Amino acid sequence: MTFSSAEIEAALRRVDVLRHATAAEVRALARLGLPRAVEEDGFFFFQDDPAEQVFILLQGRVKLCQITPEGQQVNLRTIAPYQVFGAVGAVRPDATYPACAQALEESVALVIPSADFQRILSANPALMFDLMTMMTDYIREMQDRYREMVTEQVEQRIARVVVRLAGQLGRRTPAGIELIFSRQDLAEMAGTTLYTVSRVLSGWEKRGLVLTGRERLVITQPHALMQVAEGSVPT
Amino acid sequence: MTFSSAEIEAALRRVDVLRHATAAEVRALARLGLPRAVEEDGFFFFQDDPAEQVFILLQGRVKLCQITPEGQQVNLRTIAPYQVFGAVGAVRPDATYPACAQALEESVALVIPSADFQRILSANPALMFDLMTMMTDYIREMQDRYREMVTEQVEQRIARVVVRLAGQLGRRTPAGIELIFSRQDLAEMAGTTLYTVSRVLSGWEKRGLVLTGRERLVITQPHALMQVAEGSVPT
DNA sequence: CCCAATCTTTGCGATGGCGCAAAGAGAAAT
DNA sequence: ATTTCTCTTTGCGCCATCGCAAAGATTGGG
Repeated sequence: MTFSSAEIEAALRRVDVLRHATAAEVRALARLGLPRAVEEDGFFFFQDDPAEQVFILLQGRVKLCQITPEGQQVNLRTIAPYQVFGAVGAVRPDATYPACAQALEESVALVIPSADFQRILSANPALMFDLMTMMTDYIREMQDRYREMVTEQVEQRIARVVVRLAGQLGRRTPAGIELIFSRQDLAEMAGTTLYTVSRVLSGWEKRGLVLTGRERLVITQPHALMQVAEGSVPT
Repeated sequence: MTFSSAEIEAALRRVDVLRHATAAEVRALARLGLPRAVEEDGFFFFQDDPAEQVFILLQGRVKLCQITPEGQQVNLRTIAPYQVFGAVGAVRPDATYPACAQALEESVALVIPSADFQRILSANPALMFDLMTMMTDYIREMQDRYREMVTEQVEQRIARVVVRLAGQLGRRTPAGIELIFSRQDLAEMAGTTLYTVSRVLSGWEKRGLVLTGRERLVITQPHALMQVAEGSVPT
């Protein structure tokens, strides 16, 4: 799939971080950016690469993850269309990416040179505040997830992951909210193993909270699942 | 202890986030800020309070922590003198603090109204970049700690906490690097229990890596401890 | 100087979650 | 339609860590 400059501009207007960007700034970004397509499991960038570009997802789903020296993978965040990622380069020219960005499905992102993005930022304080708002939101999310990891049991953590994903990426269907993720993906997000995720989902299915399938999960009782996420349901 | 305005200005010059602040800006901040002293275990602010002020620690040690509904405490970060905390208010006027700030010992912080801080920020893009740098550094640290929490065993996590603290707050003594923290404090930072911390420290003491005491830890073999933190030592 | 309060240590039993292994199920390719 | 590949399920044994309980150590106050 290719994108015309009109389509790119339209997409940029849906980006939260650019809420206060002027028409001229949006046009400039659209002109400076280059769409890049990446197939499933491909990477936009790797951890510790020099952060020379800022990315705005136009299409698809991308996960930000870290890989430990032992090869274990930890998911930090899932990016949906119209979200900015890899923005660290816009802040410090010499920075490296703290995580890698891997496509969960065929995806397209607008790639903007960090220096250009930084120049546009510098000229408009409102944009910088928007970017800082994004950062503080993310800090808050990371802190919450850290606390959850420390204090909560696996079932609750998996429930939180599922509820969070449902809000961001869920597709409404007659049967409920559908999510397309493998057990492995969910495990990496909840900080557990695919075995445990499988067991927990089986339990939920028996209790009628969800329907499961290969790389698929349909939440039929969202409210009940949220109670599990909040810990108000004895396991 | 009280602070003269000359002392406050001198302190502000040592603040990383204000590296690019002009003399006039430093003076303005010193004038707008009010030092507030808090005794041990007292709070500068609580989680979910409206973030009406930005804090700069002048003296002491402060922990940022979250408290779960069940009363369990999780430490997110320890603040050393000349560090900014509670800065979220400067970004969004309507924000609330995502954590509480509790003094680990008698501490003094300069308290600056968020709106004033924000006004000074807006006028100087270089300052905003410094603040964003602080945020991206913190995001990186949180991500690392999250990954460690997910993938590493307790002993390794405790070692990381101790090594990190040694760098930030350690005092050099003839015997080694001294840290003043209770087992409970360390447990909250490593995401474990005081019992486990106690057992691990005893083990290290037997191996000659550290000396322990009541609310005290002296690292006699920093290099060996760093190896434990890196996982290169079989437990 | 002693007592009370606080912090630390350690034995012991309990258990939540891990991870192998092998079988089952679904999707895609030939 | 059959094969092949990938993803999922589940039984089973294991063990790292938890958390109580009780004793020991250290500090500060009166």
